[in-house]
This record gives sequence, C-alpha cells and structure tokens, in this order.
Amino acid sequence: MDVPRDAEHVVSAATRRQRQMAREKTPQRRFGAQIRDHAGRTLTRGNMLTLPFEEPLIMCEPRFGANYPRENLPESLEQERQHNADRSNSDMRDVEDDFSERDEDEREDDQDENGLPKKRGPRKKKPGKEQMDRAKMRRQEANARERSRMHGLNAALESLRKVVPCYSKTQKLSKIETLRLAKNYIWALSETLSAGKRPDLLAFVQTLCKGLSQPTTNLVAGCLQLNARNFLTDHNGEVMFSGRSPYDAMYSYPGSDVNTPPGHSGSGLENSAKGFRHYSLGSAYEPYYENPSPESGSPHFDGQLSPPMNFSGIFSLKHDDPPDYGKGGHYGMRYCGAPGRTALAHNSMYRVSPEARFPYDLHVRSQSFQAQGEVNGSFHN
DNA sequence: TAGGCCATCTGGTCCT
DNA sequence: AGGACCAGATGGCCTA
Repeated sequence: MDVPRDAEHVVSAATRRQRQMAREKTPQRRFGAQIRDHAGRTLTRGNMLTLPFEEPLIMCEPRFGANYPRENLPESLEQERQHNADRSNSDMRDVEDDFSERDEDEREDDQDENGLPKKRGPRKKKPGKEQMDRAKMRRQEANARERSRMHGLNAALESLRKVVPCYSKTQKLSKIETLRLAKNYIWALSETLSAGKRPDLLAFVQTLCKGLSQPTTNLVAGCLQLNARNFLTDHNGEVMFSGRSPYDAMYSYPGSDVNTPPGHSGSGLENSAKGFRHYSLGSAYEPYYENPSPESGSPHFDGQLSPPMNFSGIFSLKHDDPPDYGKGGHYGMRYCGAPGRTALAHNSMYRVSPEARFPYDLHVRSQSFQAQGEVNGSFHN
C-alpha cells in the first residue's frame, strides 16, 4: 500500500491548529504528557484528538464510532470539503494516479500472451472528471468516517479509563495499559465476587498489576497510596511494609496465611495468583481457580455476571479529601462525578488504614445484585 | 537520538 | 453500492 508521502497535508486544519498549540504550550510531565487546550480540556500528548472526551458517549451502540455525533466534529464533511479547496491537491493527485494506473493495467490486459489484441466487449471508458471527483469525494467521506469512528473508539476508551482504578485526567494511561488494567480489574472483581469474602488487598493489587508496565504498576500503587516496592500485607490483610520488590511480592506470597489451606503455600510463578486462594477456597469455586491468572483466561460463572461491575470508589484511602486531579505526585482515588458516587467511596471495600480495614461487606452474587444495580445505576448515568 | 504513543490516511474485506 | 471495520504506513510529539 502506498501512503502518500504528503499525507500530512491531508491533516485537517483543526488538527494542524492543535498540533501548533501542542508545540506552543509546555506539556505537563508524562505518563502521557498531556496538555490542556484553550478550553481547558485535557489533551493527550502527541497528536491529539480533535474531539473533547466529554462528548456524549455511545458505548451502548455496537458501532459507536459510526454514531459519533459528527456535527461535533471540528471538521465535518462539509468543512472538510472546504478545506480540500484550500489545501494542496497532492491527495487528489493520488486518486488521479490511481485511475491512471488502472487505465494502464487495462491497456496491458488488452493483449494476450502473444501480444495480440484480445477480443473483448466495449472498452471501458476512461473515468471522466465527474467520476474522478466522485471518487475523491468518496475517499474524503471515508476518511471523515474513519476519523469519526476512531474518535468514538477513543471516547469509549476514555470512558473505560474512568471506570478502572487510577483514573487521572492529567496523567492518562495509554490505550494498551488501559485495556490491560481493565482486564485485570474485571478479573480481580470477579475473583472477589466468586470468593465471597473480603479480598486481600495485596492480592487485589497484584492482580491489577499483572502484565502492566512498571510505570503503570507504580501508578496503580500510587493510586492506592502504597509504595509499589514495599507493599505487603500481614496475616490479617493489613498493609505492612518490607523491602521486597513488587515482583517478589507478586510472585512469592509471603509466609503462611491463616486462610491458606495446606498445600497452597509456596512461592514462584505458580503461586502468582494464589493470593486469592488465601481468602477464597470454597470447594464449590475450586474449578474456578484452575485459571488462576487473568492471563490464562477469564473465569466463568454458572450464572450471569453483570458485566459492569463498577464498584466505584472501591479504593478509598482519604475519602474525606476532595479529588484533586493534577496536583502533587499522587493520583487521587477515583471519585465519580455523578451524585451518589462519593457516598460509595465511603463504603469502600479496600482501605488501608488499620482502624478501617475492609469495612465493606461484600455480598455474594444474589445478595449483592441489588446493590450492584444501584451502583451501576448511578454509575452509568 | 531511539523508542513509545498517537492521529490520520489508505486500501482491502466483510456485511447490509 | 455504500458503510463499517481492520491493519499497515506514516509522521508528529514527547520522554529517557
């Protein structure tokens, strides 16, 4: 496939403006150095979306990208057509070249292996200007649709960022890390539900961090206000500190646990997910742990598990503090903006403070569904 | 400067 | 036929 060398010229004027703004402004430190545009919206580093993330999301639509409100695009098709009138015609030349090549091929095909002219029907007409214009237009429209689709995809991804732990407007997770963390999050919550017991914080964090990059691991730990290098839990699940690396902690669970049944202690990779075993060993769920890692497949449930398990505010360490994104080195606990979400944080499942250790009573399945409905109801406002 | 991340363009494929 | 989806290519921006 030949991408036109000057494809950058095709970039919309709006995108060029944003790129210019990106050059003019001093970006904030990354983990995805974001900048804010003139409207105060947070933009990702590099090429930035030409759309605000706060636009209505259409995640429920199977093809949300297709339904992204195009009128909100800084460059609608109409605008793009206007831009096309101004910009260089390099991309247009490509279309024309395409036609030329095609015509050339047809001429070659007019001869058989002996070089004699083939007998054919009426020769195809060389595309006229009208057809070429139509092709150009179709290509431009397809480009606009593709942009819109990708914007919708990114909007959905942004909404996903908001429901996984460690959401920060100023330090966004990358796309791939967002997906990984979301997968781990779902896995960890599923494990917790399946276990029906108060989960072990360390195991939860370990599951969350599986497969994540070191910066993201640090970010998750930072969200939990834990030192990634030091967090451990004691026998009661309280956080204690040691000098072990997070990977030591991850792959070698410390010591024995009162909840650890015989034969389930150990170290090494095979024990990487046994943190969950420490608190969830009902025989009924035993087969479930045959896949003790999010990497080895998703857990299956006999019943239908409500997919959006949004335990908003599941992590709450300083629930009295208002969220303060973008300040300091900590990434505030995820608070949801919708009414009622803050209250959820007060019922958080995980707390590190010794006096408030795991106060949240996690009900299993049928017991919790009602609460889940409430949670999800407010969450998916 | 290399590498990561991202937006965009583009052509092919599949589906309606 | 047209739109959605996908993946490759490209180039910009940023950080280490």
